[in-house]
Amino acid sequence: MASNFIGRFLGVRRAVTYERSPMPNPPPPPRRVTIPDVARHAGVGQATAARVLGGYGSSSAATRERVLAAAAELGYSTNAVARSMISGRTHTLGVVVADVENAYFARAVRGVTDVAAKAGLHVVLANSDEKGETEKSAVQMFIERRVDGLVVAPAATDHEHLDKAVAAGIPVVLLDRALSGAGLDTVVVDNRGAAKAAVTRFTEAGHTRIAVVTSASPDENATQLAPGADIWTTTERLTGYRQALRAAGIPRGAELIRHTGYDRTWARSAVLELMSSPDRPTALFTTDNVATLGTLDALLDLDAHIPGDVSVIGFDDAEWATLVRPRLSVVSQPVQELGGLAADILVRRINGSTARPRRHTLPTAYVPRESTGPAPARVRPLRAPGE
Amino acid sequence: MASNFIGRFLGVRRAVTYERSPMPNPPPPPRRVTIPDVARHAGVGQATAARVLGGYGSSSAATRERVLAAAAELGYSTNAVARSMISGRTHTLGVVVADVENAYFARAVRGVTDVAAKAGLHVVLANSDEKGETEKSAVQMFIERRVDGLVVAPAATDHEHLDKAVAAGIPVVLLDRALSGAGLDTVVVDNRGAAKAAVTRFTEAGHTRIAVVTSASPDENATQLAPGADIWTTTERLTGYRQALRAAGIPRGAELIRHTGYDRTWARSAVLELMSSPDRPTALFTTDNVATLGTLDALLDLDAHIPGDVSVIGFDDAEWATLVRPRLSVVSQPVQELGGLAADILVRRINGSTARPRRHTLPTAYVPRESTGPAPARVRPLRAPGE
DNA sequence: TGGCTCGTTGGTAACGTTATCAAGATCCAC
DNA sequence: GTGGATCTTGATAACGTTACCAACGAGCCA
Repeated sequence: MASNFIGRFLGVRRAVTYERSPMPNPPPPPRRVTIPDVARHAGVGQATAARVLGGYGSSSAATRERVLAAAAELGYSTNAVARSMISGRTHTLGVVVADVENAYFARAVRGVTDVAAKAGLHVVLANSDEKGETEKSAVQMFIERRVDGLVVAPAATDHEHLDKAVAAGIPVVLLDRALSGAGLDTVVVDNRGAAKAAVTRFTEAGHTRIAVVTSASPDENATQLAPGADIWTTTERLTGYRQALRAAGIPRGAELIRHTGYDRTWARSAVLELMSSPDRPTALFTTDNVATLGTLDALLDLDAHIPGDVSVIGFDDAEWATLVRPRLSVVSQPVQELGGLAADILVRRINGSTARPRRHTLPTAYVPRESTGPAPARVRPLRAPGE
Repeated sequence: MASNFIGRFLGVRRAVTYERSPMPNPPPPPRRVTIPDVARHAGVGQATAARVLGGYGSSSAATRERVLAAAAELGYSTNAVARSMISGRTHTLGVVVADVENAYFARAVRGVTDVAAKAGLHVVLANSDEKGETEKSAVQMFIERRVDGLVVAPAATDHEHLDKAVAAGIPVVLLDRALSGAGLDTVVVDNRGAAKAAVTRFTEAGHTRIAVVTSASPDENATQLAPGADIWTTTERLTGYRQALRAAGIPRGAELIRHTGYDRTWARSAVLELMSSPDRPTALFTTDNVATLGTLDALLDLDAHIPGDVSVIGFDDAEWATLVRPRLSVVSQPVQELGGLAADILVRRINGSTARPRRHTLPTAYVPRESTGPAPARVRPLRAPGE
């Protein structure tokens, strides 16, 4: 029991699992050229060759040339693993996002890699699929691999695993989502303010039935609607939504919130259900990519007229937002910059910065396009989809 | 001169560059718990502790428990770098794509990571931005880091750098694009056949002015139109296009091909120019994501009626293809499977497979939607965009 | 010319694992 | 009760770098 727990804690069981390959015949690893080989071939001492090849210490021009020639002749290539072992630096950043396939995270990852590459760092990618357990095991792996820094868009609601990383001397930056009490550098946008501003456009246009469609952490047992989202970003955006309603004097009972799973079709179902009500909403605010996609699926299925029947504002500007008709009004956020800043903070910490961890909030912008309009005088019932 | 060249060849100059950090004060690396520490604390020999922690060899239950308890107490965590050094395996795959931000590559990367994760492999990501030089330096880095395998969507037209990887014992799989004479495993779709099939829809519908919009390798000097694309995929799709034209008896002189750069706005300009001609095309085939986006931008700007004025077929099904009106007809390809298969092949090779490298061709499917129709009887001139 | 500094050089000890091997303990069948 | 096989155990040698240090020669100033 105890040993089982401990074993898992240490990652030992997993190590066993993947350390032993299932196939019987590991191919003979080709003997690689090492520094001693080069040194011998160049007729110099090992340490001298190492200095030339490693680009440190001093060496005469003549020696340098001899060593480099020998290296080229033998086809020498640095072994970064050995170098990492002694230097303690792997020149690697670990990145954990929910899903690279999601355009939001793809852009963020791009931002991270760009800045990282400039600093000579590589990026290892892990997808958590919004599952806390997956994230934790990924972080544990990254610790074992001694990455120099970690960018995490947390799906887990606690931060024990991240604390472990910090304790191991690995700086951690939270991306897109904050984690209360974690004391970590965090790069986010003002989700609450942005959501409030967006929803306020609705209230100002006379809308009173305003719904929010949001993706949440998937729950294993959930079939259609996942339970309350603990993801900070979602919570913040919902808070902004509530603030906007309150400011407009819309009663608390009129809140219309749909938590859907991390799947476009779930959001579609939720909106279909939402719009079938006699006093259906006349305005829809979607808090993420996936929710926006599913929402538009549903509205198109319903032949809803936008913004005649419903106004729509999406969070995050997508590449297709100007391709749909009407063009989608959105809250745009500097996603790539978010990732870039995260990487930048890491680089600074790796280089020794001990500045107090803080939250960096990047600005968002409401981009009005054509999917928003005044509340309709009369709410037209929408026909159920053919299916 | 010579030493300069050699130095770069060996990656030594770069190593120097990023090995020395620009900041003055590297923070004191926290002393980490190692196997000898655990062994001492548990009162067993070092080798014994190593066996328990590493999950190999044999050990009694009592010993195991003692060691694991000591490890947990001390907060021991495996050093994967040291393990890699002696085992020669890093349990890492290197992936080079043009740009993760591109939905196509994002999906492919997802496919790779999923399969890799299942095999206990991590994925290091590099973007080439379609630049051969960037790709080469990334590959060189991956060799130095001793990745266990390499997935490359080649932008470079030669394969010297990839040969070097293979010579170093690193299996390489080409993704999305083939490279003639490289003798490498390759995972692609039947680009030629798919393009031919798509364009044939046009010819069968009576179209004779059929244009192709394609993204190409960016050229440093190019401002608007980049020169001939050497990317295999593009070439193949163009060949398919030509075959379809020939089969329909459309004269060779009627070919309408626009190579645009790797940027949505370039494709837009190209299409704007294309459509301003008096005998403008009545059908447009776009060979990739970016080209499709820019093409639709242009057509929307022109207020072109699809498919009344122009029919459109795009290569690769995008998440928004059913959101635009009319819904976009596309050639869909199993992108994630492409990546997954690439990773799968690597896993097999890492486990010792010495099967002859071959090309794996995955099927595509033409998905008819609403953006295609019969050739218009009369070609209506399109109004120039307001701007 | 003596003494001193500085650039260059090479031997050797890390780094933290896994691999090898010999020795002792245990167990079983005969 | 004994021979042989099997299980445990720990000392020690890898792996391929970089770090450290002592030794050597050249150059310079007094």
